[in-house]
Amino acid sequence: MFLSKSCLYGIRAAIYMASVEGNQFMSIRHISDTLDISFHFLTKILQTLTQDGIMSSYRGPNGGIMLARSPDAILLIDLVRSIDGDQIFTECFLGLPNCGNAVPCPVHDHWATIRTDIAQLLSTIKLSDLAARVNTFGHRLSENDILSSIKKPESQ
Amino acid sequence: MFLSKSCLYGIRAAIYMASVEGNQFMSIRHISDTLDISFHFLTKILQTLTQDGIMSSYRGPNGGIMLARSPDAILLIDLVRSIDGDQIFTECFLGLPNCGNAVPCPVHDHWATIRTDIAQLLSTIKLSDLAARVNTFGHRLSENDILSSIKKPESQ
DNA sequence: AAGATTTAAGACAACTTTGTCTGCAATATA
DNA sequence: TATATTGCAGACAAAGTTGTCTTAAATCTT
Repeated sequence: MFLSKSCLYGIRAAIYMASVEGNQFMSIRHISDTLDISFHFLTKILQTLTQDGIMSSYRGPNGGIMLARSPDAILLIDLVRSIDGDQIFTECFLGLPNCGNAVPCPVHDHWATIRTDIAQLLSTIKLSDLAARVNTFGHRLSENDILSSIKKPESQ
Repeated sequence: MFLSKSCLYGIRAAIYMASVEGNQFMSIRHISDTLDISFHFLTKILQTLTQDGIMSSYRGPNGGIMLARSPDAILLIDLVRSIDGDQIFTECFLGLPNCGNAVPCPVHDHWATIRTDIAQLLSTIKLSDLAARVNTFGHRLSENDILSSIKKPESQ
């Protein structure tokens, strides 16, 4: 698995939040129910995103969590970096420490290219793009396919 | 981490074996000592490669393990597929089951491209290529840098 | 045949990630 | 001020991965 489950959950939650019209506080419970993700686990992940300024939260009734800025201004790589760090964009393919241009492992050059491509790709994908695809094409965000079953109850 | 530690260890061991002149049985103990990998753990990993016909083993004194075919005929992707399976080459970026062309997740198309690139790359790299680089450039295979310190004791 | 060497196999421990539970802090509403 | 609702925080459990240890099986040497 390229990304940790924490990261996957965080991304899915962010896409869902961006896919809902009007950026308002939304309860984590609602998100975890909708996407079928453990509530407390998701809470911790969203805390990380909040601490990194990608989301903002508010306690109390009608509180919840919301995107701290426009989905246009949130890149997929921002979410990945916040949750999984940027190790995957820097570390050696063979997991060797201190692998770099000076003393590279045998796969170094090859992998560096791919790694850059991945970072490049994730840097071009905006949260708004992903959300738009969800809304337009009914893409799936949960294992239970709740979203698309809601949007397309007659299909399948 | 893109590949599991098991896979990293297996690849490093394979490269080392290919880098040594003459394809003879080599004891796992020697490999684990040289590359600073847990002996028993490495044994299990190499068992997998043996079961998949990539290596062959022989018990008893002067026994050990060797590449089952020429390093020319072993691709990096063979090692990865044997140890980590091909999930990483097929699974959804968001970890959703049943994600495919029919009902893709929002990242599906983008990731499919990268995934193919990675598989393509790993399919072009032969074990012999990697071993040649180790021998020619003194690339590192262990965290302790044993190989390059042996090959280049005066540098550093 | 006996003993040494080596891989094979499985039990088990340590560690990391993932998931659950409980209580606390902040906030709105009545 | 009391109560309900919500995120915050930490302890803890479950599961998966990684690493260790012991015994068995195969094989060579003597």
